[in-house]
Amino acid sequence: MELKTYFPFWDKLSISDKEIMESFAKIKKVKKGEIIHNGTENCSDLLLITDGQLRAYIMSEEGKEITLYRMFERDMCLFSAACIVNSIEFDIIVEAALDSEIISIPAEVYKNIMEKYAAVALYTNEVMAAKFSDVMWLMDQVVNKKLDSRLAAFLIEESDINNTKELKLTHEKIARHLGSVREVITRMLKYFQTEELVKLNRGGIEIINRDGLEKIGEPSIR
Amino acid sequence: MELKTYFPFWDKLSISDKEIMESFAKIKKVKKGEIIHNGTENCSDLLLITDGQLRAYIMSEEGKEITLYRMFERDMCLFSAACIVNSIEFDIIVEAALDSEIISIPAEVYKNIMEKYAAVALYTNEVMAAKFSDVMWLMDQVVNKKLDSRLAAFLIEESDINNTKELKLTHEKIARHLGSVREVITRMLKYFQTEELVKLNRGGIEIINRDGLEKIGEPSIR
DNA sequence: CACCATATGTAACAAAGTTACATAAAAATC
DNA sequence: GATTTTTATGTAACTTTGTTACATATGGTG
Repeated sequence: MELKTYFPFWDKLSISDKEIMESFAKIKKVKKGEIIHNGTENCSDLLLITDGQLRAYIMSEEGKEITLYRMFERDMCLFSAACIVNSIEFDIIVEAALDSEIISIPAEVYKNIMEKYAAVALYTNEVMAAKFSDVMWLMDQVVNKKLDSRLAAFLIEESDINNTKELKLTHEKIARHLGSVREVITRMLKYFQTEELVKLNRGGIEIINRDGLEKIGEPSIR
Repeated sequence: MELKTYFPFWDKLSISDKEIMESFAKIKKVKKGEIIHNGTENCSDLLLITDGQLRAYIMSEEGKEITLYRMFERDMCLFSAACIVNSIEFDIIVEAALDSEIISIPAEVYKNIMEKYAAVALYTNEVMAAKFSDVMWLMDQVVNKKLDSRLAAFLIEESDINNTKELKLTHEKIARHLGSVREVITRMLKYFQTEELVKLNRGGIEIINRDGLEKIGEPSIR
């Protein structure tokens, strides 16, 4: 388990602190769909993603979701261990978007190290700021963009991530990503189909005209 | 200028670092409406609010705004000096919501200290996490709440902050806070008026039935 | 093949944003 | 003080998105 490849501050730790980190770090395998952290739980571990993909999202009282950001290989999942930083008072849910492999480190262990080394606190800072950045991007999208452009952008993103034009996604799942509802996504995808941008199948969407989607997804000023 | 009352880590700094901070810290007075930091600028100073109120918001290409959070006495404005933390790639605008007095410290000075002391990095962490928390609350509001309840909650908040039932706010300003548009706010306030929750005057809103607004603003499950 | 869970389709209506003006009150200017 | 200008508010028609309430379709399983 190569912790040093995940932690840029690794070289600054003392031998004993390295040993502590290594002794507490555990490799876990999680199945697609598994909930890794549920906001209401007090505090879980700090996670390093070695393979797969995690999705962080929030859920309303009525069960409506919106994806905040996704985490891929080499990323650090900070808010599964929100207790590392106080003054956080919101519930983020983290699930495995694919079968994934992660390294988990008890929050307390990481916290102790962080309180000892400025470099570790600074790195934690950077990770948090990056997530903040993602959420701010989302805020701009939600407040200022129309749903058709968000949907088009999402389809393209999904296509790029999985390197395929045949997306295995239900309308329901897309709605959950975008903070919308199934009926609206169905309606909009139908429209995309009449425009020959996509072809719809049960449980899947085929991108036919990527350029057309990009035009909708990245409008200069509409 | 009592920096130590603003920085919980003050006692941990060396004498010389304290002197550096104090020598670079400057008191500034800013007028209501003044833009203190515009996202596009590279990096300004770190700010401590000694009196008044600052507002952080984002603006779309078309000029539509939404307030992210507000900062009051004793608060620290981190993102006016976003360069302190790398990996931030979004533009926050900070303006004085009231005539205010602030202490400004050059970002570079603070950054140097932060890189030296874990306690300073941790505190910066806490401040950022608190802002993140605010933005996450807003995200939930924007995605999951109806505008009438957000408007009602905003009127109450505003009333509490200024300790008056006579709010000096135009429909336009309210819309900018909530990320909506003037026409919609006008429409909704008119409705509130027919329900005898508020009384509308040019440039002002008088809260008549606070309990009624609270009922709209804090619905259990709608 | 029948049954069932999941996925999709659709229509009518409600909520919020957009466009495009009209009107009204205050402030500035003459 | 009357006139012009600026700022604030009012409103209607229309679009987009969300809600409610079903209907229909598809693929897997016994």
